[in-house]
Amino acid sequence: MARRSEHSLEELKAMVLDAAETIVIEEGFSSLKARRVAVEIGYTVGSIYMVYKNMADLITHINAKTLDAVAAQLEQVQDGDPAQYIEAIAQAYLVYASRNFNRWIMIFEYGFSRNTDIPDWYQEKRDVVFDRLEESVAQLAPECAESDRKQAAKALWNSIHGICILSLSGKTDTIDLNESAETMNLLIRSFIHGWLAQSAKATD
Amino acid sequence: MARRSEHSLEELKAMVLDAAETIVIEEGFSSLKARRVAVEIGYTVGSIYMVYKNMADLITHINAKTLDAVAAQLEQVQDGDPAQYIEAIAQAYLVYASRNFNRWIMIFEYGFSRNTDIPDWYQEKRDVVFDRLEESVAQLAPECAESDRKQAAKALWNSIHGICILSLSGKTDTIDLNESAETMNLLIRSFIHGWLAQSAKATD
DNA sequence: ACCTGAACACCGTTCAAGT
DNA sequence: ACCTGAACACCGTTCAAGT
Repeated sequence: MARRSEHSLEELKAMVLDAAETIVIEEGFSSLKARRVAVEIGYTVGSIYMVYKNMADLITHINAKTLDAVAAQLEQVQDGDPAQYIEAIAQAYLVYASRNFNRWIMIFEYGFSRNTDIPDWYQEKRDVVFDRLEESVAQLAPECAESDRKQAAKALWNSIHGICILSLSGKTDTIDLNESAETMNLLIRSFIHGWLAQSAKATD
Repeated sequence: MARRSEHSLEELKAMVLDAAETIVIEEGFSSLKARRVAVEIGYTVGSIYMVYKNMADLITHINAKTLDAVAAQLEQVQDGDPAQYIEAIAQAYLVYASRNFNRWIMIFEYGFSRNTDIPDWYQEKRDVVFDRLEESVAQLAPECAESDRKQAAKALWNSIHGICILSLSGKTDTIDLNESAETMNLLIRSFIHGWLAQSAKATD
């Protein structure tokens, strides 16, 4: 045994990531185990630690791919009227989260209470989506000061996320995606309407 | 050994719950282990399974106490003008979550992807807070149909929760509670303003 | 240099055996 | 009847040893 060199380290790294991703997608985060990944790629446990520092490192890379997938999904949304664009972004996020629940929820299942080593390159991926939203908020209220605009975008994004996470994490058979989508639209329309009215009043 | 009877089973159950709660509060969910709880109360591991079915059962009971604590906190908010009351509820929730982060976040760290056996009595505790909010939304728009009101309350509560969870789960040293509180107020004021304006238009 | 596989220190859970 | 403690089946991680 040993010394097989059937695959380069880079290939091995990709194989580990792919196998791990598949396990998460099909069975959820709680089924992701080092030995299981090893079996799936035809190697032994130790090999995983040749290409990833530890399971936390592997998990971070899985989540990074998910963030990229989310960003890619949201970039397909047609630009246009900013209010409609924001609605479409939120709907696309909701649809992605519901169709890829196991991958998506893992981002939050893992990262919530750990403060340990969230790498910068990972944090930047999280910001990509937010930046797009902020641009649209800027188009919505061009007169608005940057700090106010940032705060509005934050309130909006966090709210969108809250609706996704609470709508989708109930009992699986109770989830009504149409209802969640309507709740999402109500939130966005009401918020934008109210925010524009209030910021207009403030600049009088 | 064995056969000590220093404590009744009920006492033991309370001791296990208290010890477990303390560990979670002081060190977080990831430090909660069966053997650790046993050491803390001066028993051996096996004893825990005399009073709780398994760790999941114990965790559910810890989370139930947290939900009660949240509800108790929110009940201290002074009733009055519905819009102000909703703002105050949200602020109280944010403050509780930030001051009791380890307990609070555990509710979501544990329960997100598991569909297994969420008992009814637990689900009811989750609804208590929401019902209070819905009442205030009803006072805000007495003419409004119940289904619309329910949806508005849902959009609002999920948004409030989204702001809490994303504001508080970043890097611990980066969290600015004042900023989060302002974001929360912006969300609530804008939403209520916009929602009332739109539902007024709809009933014309 | 690459990979193994056995070892280590942990987990949750069970249950025959003691008092 | 109450409680133990040893056992079991798992974890993640490491590393001397093989090729």
